Amino acid sequence: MTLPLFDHVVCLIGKLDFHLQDRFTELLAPLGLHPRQFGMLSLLIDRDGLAQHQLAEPLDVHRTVMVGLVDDLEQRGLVERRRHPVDRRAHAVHLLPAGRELYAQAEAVLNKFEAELLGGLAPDEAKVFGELLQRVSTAAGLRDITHPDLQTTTSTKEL
Amino acid sequence: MTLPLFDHVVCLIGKLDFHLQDRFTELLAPLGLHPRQFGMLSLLIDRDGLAQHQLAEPLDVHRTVMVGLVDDLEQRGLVERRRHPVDRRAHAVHLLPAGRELYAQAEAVLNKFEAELLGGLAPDEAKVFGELLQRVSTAAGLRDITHPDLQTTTSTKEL
DNA sequence: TATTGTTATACTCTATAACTATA
DNA sequence: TATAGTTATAGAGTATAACAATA
Repeated sequence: MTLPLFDHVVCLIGKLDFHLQDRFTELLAPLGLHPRQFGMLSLLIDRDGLAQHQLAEPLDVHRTVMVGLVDDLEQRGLVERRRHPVDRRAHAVHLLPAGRELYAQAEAVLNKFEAELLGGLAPDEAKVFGELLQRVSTAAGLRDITHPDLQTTTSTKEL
Repeated sequence: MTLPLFDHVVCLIGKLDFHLQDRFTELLAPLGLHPRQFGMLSLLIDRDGLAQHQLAEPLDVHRTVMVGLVDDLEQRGLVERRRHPVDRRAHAVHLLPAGRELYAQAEAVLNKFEAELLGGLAPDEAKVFGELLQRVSTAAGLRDITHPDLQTTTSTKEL
């Protein structure tokens, strides 16, 4: 009794993602975080001091939007803008201790959410699911989802 | 070298869907269709004469938005509003021949797109991928993605 | 000449409320 | 009293252009 509409993987993913983002937004709200800000903190955890445009790109937001996202987190003492070591036009965004702490809380929330989501799958099925998603993402042209500065950079030029 | 951000299934699906919807929108544009209108035609192909609110729900749009979507397709001679057989408040939306024809074209475009997308997977992997997506969707509370009128209806009451 | 961050403006999209005709 | 469709209005979100500083 499945709707033919959802025989299409694209539609199925669309519907699922719509719901997931909705739910994720609700779960993050008590922490005062938007999903994009979670993504931002996550990027910084992995590589502190990225410039705003380096954060904007993987998050699929325009640089004009990034300004407000950073403003918000900075005013709350979660991140800090510092002088960029090699490009004086850019602002290096650095995590502050409160930011790391809040991220840990947010990630715990997300982990619990994902555990529920994948709870119906056997452990190896969940693993396969993740791997297939990765492979399809690559096939879709999502550049292997690697660091911006690991893609084209040769040395410290873009860092 | 994967970003930790995308170790999270929710983020991975979000990123993938963002790109997929973008691409799908581009592919449909030459046909003058928005993804939602494609979804609408798809629902009608399967069950002609649904009321506007029955189309709105599975497409995750508000009934005020549905008005414009139907208006557009009706003005182009793709669908038609008729009197609803059992509820005089409602409008039954019916496909016209041109609508069926355009849908066939759109579905061909989507099929090609999906073939490319899943081209890197072996046939059985693609099948598993679809099944896992379905199961996760169900776990996420997406009500098995069945027809609105097959969920709670007992007879012709809501038809 | 191009790019980073910033601001302001315009545009799109969506959510809300209100109305009518029905149920 | 509640619901289907419609409309109008307001709010959120986004895109565009322009600017100063720097590459």
